[in-house]
Amino acid sequence: MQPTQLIKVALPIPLKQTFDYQLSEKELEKATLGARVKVPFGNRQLIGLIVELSPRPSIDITRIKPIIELIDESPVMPEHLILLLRWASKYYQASLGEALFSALPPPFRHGKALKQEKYRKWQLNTPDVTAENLNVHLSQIRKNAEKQKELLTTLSQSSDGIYEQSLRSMGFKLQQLKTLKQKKLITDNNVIPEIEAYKRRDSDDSDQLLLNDEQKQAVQSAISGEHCFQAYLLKGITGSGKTEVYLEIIEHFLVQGYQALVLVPEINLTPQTLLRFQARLPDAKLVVHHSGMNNSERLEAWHFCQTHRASVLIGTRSAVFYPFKKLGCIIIDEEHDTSYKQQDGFRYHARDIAVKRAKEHNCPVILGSATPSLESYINAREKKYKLLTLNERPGSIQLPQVELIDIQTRPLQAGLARPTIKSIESHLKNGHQVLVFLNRRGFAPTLTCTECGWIAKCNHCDARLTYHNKGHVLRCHHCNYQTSAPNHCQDCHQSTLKLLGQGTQQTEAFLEQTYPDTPLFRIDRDSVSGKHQMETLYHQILAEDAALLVGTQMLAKGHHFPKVTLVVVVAADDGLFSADFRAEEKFSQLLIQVSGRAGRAQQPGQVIIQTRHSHHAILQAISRLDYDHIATTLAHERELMTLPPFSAITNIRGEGKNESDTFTLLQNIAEKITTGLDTKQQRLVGGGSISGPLPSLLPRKADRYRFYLTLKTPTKPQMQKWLSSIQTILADFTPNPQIRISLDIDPVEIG
DNA sequence: TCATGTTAGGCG
DNA sequence: GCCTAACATGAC
Ligand SMILES: [Zn+2]
Ligand SMILES: [Zn+2]
Repeated sequence: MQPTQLIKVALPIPLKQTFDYQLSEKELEKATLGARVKVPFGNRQLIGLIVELSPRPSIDITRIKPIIELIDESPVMPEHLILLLRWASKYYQASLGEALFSALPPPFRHGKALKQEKYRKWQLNTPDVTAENLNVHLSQIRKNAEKQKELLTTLSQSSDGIYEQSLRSMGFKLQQLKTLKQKKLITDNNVIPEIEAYKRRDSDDSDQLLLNDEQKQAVQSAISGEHCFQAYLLKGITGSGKTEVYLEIIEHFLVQGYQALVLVPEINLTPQTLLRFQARLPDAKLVVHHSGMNNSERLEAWHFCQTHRASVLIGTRSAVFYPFKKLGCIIIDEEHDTSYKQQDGFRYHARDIAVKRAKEHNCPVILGSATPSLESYINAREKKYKLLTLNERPGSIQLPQVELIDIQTRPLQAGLARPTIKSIESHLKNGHQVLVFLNRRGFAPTLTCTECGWIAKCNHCDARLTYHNKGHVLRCHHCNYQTSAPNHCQDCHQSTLKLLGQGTQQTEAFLEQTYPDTPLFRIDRDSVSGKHQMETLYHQILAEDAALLVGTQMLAKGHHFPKVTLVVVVAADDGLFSADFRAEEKFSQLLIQVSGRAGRAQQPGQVIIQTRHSHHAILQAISRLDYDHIATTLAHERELMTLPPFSAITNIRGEGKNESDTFTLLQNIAEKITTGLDTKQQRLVGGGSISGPLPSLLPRKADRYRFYLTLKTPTKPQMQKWLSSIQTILADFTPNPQIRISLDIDPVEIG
């Protein structure tokens, strides 16, 4: 047996290793890296991906089985992506196969063949059939087969054939094509379309003029290093025109025949965003990737990028693993957004992957935010990233004026202070819109007993049940537990039940009552579920003048409402104090972002933040919209406590049905890791430390108890060394299959 | 003795 | 992850 007939295959199972298989002579000719194979594995059959050709066998050659089938003759994933995912799976301690298959569009996981019909082109069977002798052949067709004649005539008018898709959209049927093929009048073949060269718009000069000096400078800087790697942090307050900078940079690369990858948080991927991109780049083929897409849409988007039929991809987290033929630049909008970190399975951080990817492609990567993550902030400070700053708001638009209103002592009416109400009133009177943010709890009221203090809790989680008007039910949003709401207290059996968190309900009712003629829109997940509903609502709001918009802070992130001049944050303090060391950073980012919603148009905006801690340094800085101060202060604190980005951490999570078993298992793991940390290793990992086990933020979820250990090293490379040395310890540690152990490298959330 | 439950190891 | 061989337990 020739060693050249072997391949290494990655399989979609949680094992880090790859497996060897052999190919037949015939398969060997067609096999390529990144093609799928169906293989025998134990007593089942799996779809795998070829990740190495003619490798050195890693087991005795006689034990290597032949594959069952070679599915693809051309790769479904290019080599550079395989390499990127190989690196990522190693960094995040995940299985290569699982990482590869989670990046691929779902239909590829099931061995579905590549659909080539999309690119099937039909033409006259030249030289036998030509436009000149067409009449001879037409007369051979049955008299009543008008469609066939029409089809033949249509094809004769095209010099290089017509795609089957176009023919079908003209009303021709597959059967007609087949009949003509049988008569040897026409032929078909697969032709991947040529890329159409991108044409710069005629008005390109005027676009440059529309940019202010800062923007021009940012663009210039980002494209100066053209085809070498450089990360840029584009720091610009809301409304400073980051998007224009992105678009200008993208166009620069499109003109040169390159593709661009744009990552956005799910919530920001709205039709308005897409329209804006398409309007600025009218000749560019733009494709989208998000979680709401179906299989065929995903497949098509993947294909378009892989074949360079699309030049711009705008997508959420997983778009970072799309294939590109000629990637010119990567943009990450709202780079601080924690939704870039995958929270289960293959726990990668799309922002970090994007930077790595840019390095591999020798291209620039632009991280944009009004409120950068401390990680990127420090990278810029240490000159690892180039800092590009936008301070001005173009068109002399003023910054919103932010006011803190202390509600610790002030009398409140339905949660609103007097001055707040006055402001709302005056903005409405001027025909402007007011955005009122309530905290999450207000939209998830809990049932409680006023007599004994009993609170309706989930039987399966350490969480309160939330009341839903629809169906009069209590629901847990950590598991799928649901029960009809009781009329009596489960503890003292009195009928003294009340909905807590109703303060916000009161706020809404109060606003409705006080301004009966002003339309009030409620924007929350209960009343606005699908993306489509949100769009309808958005356009309704655009059509109104004075209006009240009531919603959670999160939901306001995506859309920009141009008529809003006042933003009210009813109870800001939620999330300021938490066990999570990133709480303050996230809190500031959210509030500053939310403040940016006020008055982007002609009107200067006003922001009112109601708080019980108006003297807190962070809130003071927020009121000055001084994120630099916050970032500097927080960075200093993190440095003192050697927390990221001044160290690297990894969480080892454990979850199991038995509380003490789960705890003990983690304790044993910690012990074993500590014993393994001899002096030699200590030096290797720069004095790594381990702490815990601690209960997770949600200690019990769906009847499983959750704890975590935290590993800490001074740097990420040291963490990588440590992790690879303890992975054997971890692998051996499965004395209890009821307890699941998982690793979270560079976590952004605890629990 | 059979029948069922539990666990470590291999899968190429 | 899942399958199975090997071993353990237990009822008759
Ligand atoms: Zn629950
Ligand atoms: Zn009670």
